[in-house]
Amino acid sequence: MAQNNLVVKRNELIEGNYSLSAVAQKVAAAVIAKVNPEADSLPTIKLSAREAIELLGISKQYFYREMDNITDELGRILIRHNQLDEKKLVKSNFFLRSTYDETDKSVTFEFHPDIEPYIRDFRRNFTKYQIRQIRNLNSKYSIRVYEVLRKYHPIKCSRSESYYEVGIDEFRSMMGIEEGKHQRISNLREYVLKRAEKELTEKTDLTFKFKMLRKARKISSIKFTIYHNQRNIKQEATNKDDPEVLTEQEEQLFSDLSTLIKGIEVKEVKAALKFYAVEVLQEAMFTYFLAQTRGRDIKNPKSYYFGICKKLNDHYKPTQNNTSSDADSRGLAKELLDDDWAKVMLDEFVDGDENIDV
DNA sequence: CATATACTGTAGGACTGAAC
DNA sequence: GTTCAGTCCTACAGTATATG
Repeated sequence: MAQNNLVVKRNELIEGNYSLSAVAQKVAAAVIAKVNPEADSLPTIKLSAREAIELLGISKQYFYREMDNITDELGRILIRHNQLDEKKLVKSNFFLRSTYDETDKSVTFEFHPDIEPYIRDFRRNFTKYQIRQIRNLNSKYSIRVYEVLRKYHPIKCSRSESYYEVGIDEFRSMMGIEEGKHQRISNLREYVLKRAEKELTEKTDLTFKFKMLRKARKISSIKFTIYHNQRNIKQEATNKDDPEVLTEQEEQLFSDLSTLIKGIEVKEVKAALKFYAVEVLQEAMFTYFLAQTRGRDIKNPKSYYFGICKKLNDHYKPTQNNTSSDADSRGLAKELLDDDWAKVMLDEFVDGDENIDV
């Protein structure tokens, strides 16, 4: 069995006989990125079709057709870990169960209880930032290369370049290259390394050069020189208005909103941010959540949510114009969290004020 | 002389848009 | 939401030639 590192984190994650396709890797990254590291219990992660399509950059048809295969693939991811006495090596499935819901076209993933101790580490490895970076990579090897090199040249690294040397066999294993594939160095170079070099340079915030080193005649290792890809980092800064490109804050907001409100779109979040402060959108989520937990039947989630935003916004304007902003904002927060106040807000909506446009 | 490199061909898989 | 037809891509392998 090939033991292939998916994340370069203490060899904890391995795969079964199969290496993951590019799309399956993106789905795994998206699912793990949605895990809240602060949560007490193991989360169940729901990925809607719309969300998957936007996050992963695939077509609707492809999602519907391939979701079955993708969940199969993800079901084969194994995690290798030591149990209590450190003497037993245990292999557990990463995902306990994945469910495709026909009615709302979403896939729900449940993690295996064994992996609970690692979930925060995974969350750190599969940041949302990475998802944006790997979204447009077509080759599964490019995604792996990005993950590996990112480890040796972190996003916030102040060095302009980093070095990483790896043995050929270890590299094959890290890439999830199965026995017998890409046996020729020429093929490995062309279809794994050069393709990754080209794709990362064109599409991500990381770029690299590589050199193959020999022992006698035989190529024994690869030396990478890794750089920040200034070209794409600069581009990102100027892409604020591009509906496809999100800042970290927008992405967080979108991610939180999608778990709460079915079918919310990136462009809607972008538009809302032009009208309302982030705090208003966040507090509206809280109010929405309260309403939901109290069993309110929300017929049109989006309108209801944006309705709350509008109300909140109007409610706050007078206080915002006051002088001491720090004390005010604390007051606002307290007021927002105050149960009685929320009740008032909710009562206002009970009579069906749901058709407010943004 | 073992192995790498360069170039070329190809089967079948991955993926898409358009039409149902 | 599915099917279909078509394109593009991946993962090789054959051959010739270069090189340590």
